[in-house]
Amino acid sequence: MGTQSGHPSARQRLLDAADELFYRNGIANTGVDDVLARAGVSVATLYAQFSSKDGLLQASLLRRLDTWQAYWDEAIRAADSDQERLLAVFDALKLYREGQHSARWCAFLSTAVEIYETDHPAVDLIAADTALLTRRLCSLSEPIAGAGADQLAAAILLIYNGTLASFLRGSPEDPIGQGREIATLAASAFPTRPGPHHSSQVP
Amino acid sequence: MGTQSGHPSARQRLLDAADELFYRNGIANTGVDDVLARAGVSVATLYAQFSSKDGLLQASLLRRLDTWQAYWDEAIRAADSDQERLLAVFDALKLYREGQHSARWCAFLSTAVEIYETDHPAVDLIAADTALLTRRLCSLSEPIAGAGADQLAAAILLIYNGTLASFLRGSPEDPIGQGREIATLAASAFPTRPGPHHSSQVP
DNA sequence: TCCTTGGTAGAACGATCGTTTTGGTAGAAC
DNA sequence: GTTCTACCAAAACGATCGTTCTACCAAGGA
Repeated sequence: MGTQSGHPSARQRLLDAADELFYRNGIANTGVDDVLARAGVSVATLYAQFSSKDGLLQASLLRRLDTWQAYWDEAIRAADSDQERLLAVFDALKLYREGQHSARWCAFLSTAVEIYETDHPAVDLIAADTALLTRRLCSLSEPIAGAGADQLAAAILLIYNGTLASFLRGSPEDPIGQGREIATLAASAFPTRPGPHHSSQVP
Repeated sequence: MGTQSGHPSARQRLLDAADELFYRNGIANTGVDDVLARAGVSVATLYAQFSSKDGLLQASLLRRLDTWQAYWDEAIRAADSDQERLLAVFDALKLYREGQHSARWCAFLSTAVEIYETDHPAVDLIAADTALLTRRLCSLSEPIAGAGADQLAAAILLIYNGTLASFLRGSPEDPIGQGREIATLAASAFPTRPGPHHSSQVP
């Protein structure tokens, strides 16, 4: 299974092309031929790797979820206080966008716009992204807000959603810096919980 | 020109149907036939009223912009302090959604997802919505934050975007109440500007 | 050498899309 | 009574969509 060849495999290029086109121009507006042209891959290869266009979308979202989680892991690890760990979600977003990853705003929310109340497998991945956010933010809020952790996590999630949507709107400027500032304000509104409770493990 | 007949005209029903389908299931995923079926209108009538599907979308967004502005006007009028007037954008959103207006999250941001870097006339309406928000929030922030009005307005806009995107994500719960609380916190972080400067006119 | 793997090019499929056209109907205006 | 307006039903248009199929090619391992 030597998939790490000199240049990216057809599968990788298909995922890259899907990443770039689906979440920038819309999924329904992106034809299979557009993906093929950008990836430089033939039709038969696409349907050999993925069973359908929806399968490609599903694989693309799955890869993005993994990648995003890894970035978030790293940002949490780099933080050096409870508050910094909670705010690390904004640092992770910054690093993610600085990477080569094409991201207009958010792949999952973008997909959620086009797929709604269907049995599409992508809805599970959107839910998984939201579950990851909720679970981690609650866990990271606990050392700060204690019993009010759920409330603080909800506030951070809304601000995080606002950062993403601000990229989509194009306003205000610097949504990450702006969001991080507001999140800092929200975190400081909760009573600081002192104590040696230092959960270093990533939730 | 007796358009105010007993039951809504075909044009109104087309706009209502477009409102309900475009921003819930996506524009590209909504066929013209779907709109026609829901409106109970024939194809010929649609193309007599609007030149194309894009024309219908344009008209729908224009109506939404007007309606939304009227709701916001009313909410600002009902507020009785500078801070309440700034936060009235959340009250307006609450009233708008409580009305019969179908709204999954935001028609303009939803359209922005599907239409990007094109010469589609809808992009101007999306920009108009953002311009309205920016202009008003800056104006309403001025009595509170003075020279820092632009900063406060940017924060409120990000939180407002977060409220909308939270509806799309389905989390956190009660995005309007949550957003309003965070916005209150952001407003109180600015030095209160006392003084008789009471601009009662809507910007 | 043979055969599998992973790929390409290109035509063709049925379905669906936005749009146009044809022909007809009910009611108000003059 | 005729004309005009607003509307409907249904067929048809070319284009594009996602998907499948046929045929061929190059490299690697046994």
